[in-house]
Amino acid sequence: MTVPFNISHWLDSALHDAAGRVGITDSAFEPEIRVADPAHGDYQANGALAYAKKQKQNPRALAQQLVTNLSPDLGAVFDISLAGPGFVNFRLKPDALLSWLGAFDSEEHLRSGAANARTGQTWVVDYSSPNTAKQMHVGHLRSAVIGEAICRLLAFSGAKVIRDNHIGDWGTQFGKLIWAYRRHLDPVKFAADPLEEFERLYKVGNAAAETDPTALAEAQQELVKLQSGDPENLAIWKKINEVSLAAFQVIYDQLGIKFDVTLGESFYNDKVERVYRELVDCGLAVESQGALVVFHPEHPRFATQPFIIRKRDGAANYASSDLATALYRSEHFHADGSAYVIDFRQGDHLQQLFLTVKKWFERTHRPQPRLEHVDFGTVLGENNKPLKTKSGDNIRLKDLLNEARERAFRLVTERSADFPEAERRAIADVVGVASVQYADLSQNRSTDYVFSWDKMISLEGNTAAYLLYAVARIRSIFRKAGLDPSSPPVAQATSPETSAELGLARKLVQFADAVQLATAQLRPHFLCLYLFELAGEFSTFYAADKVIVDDPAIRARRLLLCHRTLIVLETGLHLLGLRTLERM
RNA sequence: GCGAGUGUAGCACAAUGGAUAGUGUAGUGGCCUCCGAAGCCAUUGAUCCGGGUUCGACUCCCGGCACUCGCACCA
Repeated sequence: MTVPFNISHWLDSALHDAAGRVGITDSAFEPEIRVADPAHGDYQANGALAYAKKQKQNPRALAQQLVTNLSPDLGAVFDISLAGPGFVNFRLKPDALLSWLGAFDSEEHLRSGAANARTGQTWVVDYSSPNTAKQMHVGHLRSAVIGEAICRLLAFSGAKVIRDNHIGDWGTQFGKLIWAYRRHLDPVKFAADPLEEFERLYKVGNAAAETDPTALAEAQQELVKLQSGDPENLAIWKKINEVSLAAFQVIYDQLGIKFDVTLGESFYNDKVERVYRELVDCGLAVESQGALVVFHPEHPRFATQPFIIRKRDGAANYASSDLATALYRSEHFHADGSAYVIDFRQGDHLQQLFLTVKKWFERTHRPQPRLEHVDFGTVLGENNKPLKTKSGDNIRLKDLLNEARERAFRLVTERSADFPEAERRAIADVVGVASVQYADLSQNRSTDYVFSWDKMISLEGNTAAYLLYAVARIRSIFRKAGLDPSSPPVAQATSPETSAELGLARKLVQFADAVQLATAQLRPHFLCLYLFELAGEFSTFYAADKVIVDDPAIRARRLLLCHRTLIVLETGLHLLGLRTLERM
């Protein structure tokens, strides 16, 4: 008996075949394969209901016909039953579960089932994208964490992924910053923490420009000098960016992020003229109140709400550079698509951008890229307002991660006092950062969420620690039994029997569905939910059935379950961007 | 004003139009002589309001209410 990796896909085509045999040839029939409530089965096909309705047939009779016309090999794999008005339920037989578990024994094999619509395509993922001269703060967390998970999911399903950090390294703020740098630099502070000093200077420059017209004029002069290539100002600007990127990298290292390219606004500085020209030439851009703008007459709002692509003073803005970026990705990377992992508040801007690119590329006969706004909500404090420090400042990402690691260290020390301190530190670094990542990834990105130290680091419930703990327990079993988890002795394994074994085996088989759902919608929380449920099934199994027993067949089949749980959990956690542990 | 998003137990979150709306936390009651109790088992508790479509609605449509956000040159 062979059971394919992706059982939903298999059932989908089997139902289509059966439909063909009963004379349904139109595309209106859709099997609607779903992972089922365990009370009903492992998978269900709901499609008979909708189709029978359309054709004014009896749904239950149609479902029965489909079942009788299913390929006979399905009968060897599933217990198939009809229920209610026409649900078809499929429950995997224990032998089929064993066959699946036997076949898919490595991350590489798990990957084989992850193909989807984006397989083989090139995708640019635009994420993190902080402004230089400022520290990253909590507002930058989601883009970085979600963006990285999305990159990994896309790569896992066979897409070529280009990770692009579209930093804000050019703009009017540099006039004020350079102004302040020339007059108020504190060399001692600069030596201690250069980025911190730049951030202070930025505030000094801003405040001066607001209150002192002379300072404002001088700052504008500094900006003009920078833009016209003044060597001194260019050197200062370069220094600012170097310092900033070095500080960002410290954060990225902790989050497991490594960009392929860092192409910020300055990179597109000399590429916007062409955009203006093309957009004017193809009749999209018009002058309005002195600025160059794009209207979309067919759109209820954007008919009158302009997309400003060049300011009245002739300077570029983020719309200009975003347009130049879209062109560059198309021409240079030959990207089939771009995913913009950006705050939901920029929804209007991105809609206007996408509409403009669509028309622009249409009129210039370029291939149409798929542009997706992977939006996300705000991180709120417990007062349901955007998360801030007590003094009202943004919480720095650096401080947030340090705090997470500190809290994790206290907990590790409490639970595993006998571990050497260096190991407790190393464990806490993984647990602390993973907790932050998982807290973010485990909920639907589209909504705001409330940040709570206690819930995140409590290490109980649906947290990273629960998942890491399951991994550590499995590794511990192998360690105690003196076995190598990379080559478990499972040749004699028999089919799962106890309810805990069956529950765990069934959950393992559903990995393909979880990855598929998360990747199709670019929503990592579907994978988190699955991994949490898998870890739950494992914990139930662990409490109910002892693995290291004398009976060789029972022992082998339980080791098989442990090993497969281990590879699925680790593969899934790594897909989310988290690190895993031997023990904790 | 126009537009977008969100309203699910005390709190925080799930639910790709499907079957009895799931989970965590907090509460209550159990489980360590037994591979790690950061765990397991049991239990209390919810779809903003009013219509509609559907065999079936948290989900789709219409009308309210509440909150958040965006709307001419900051990104």
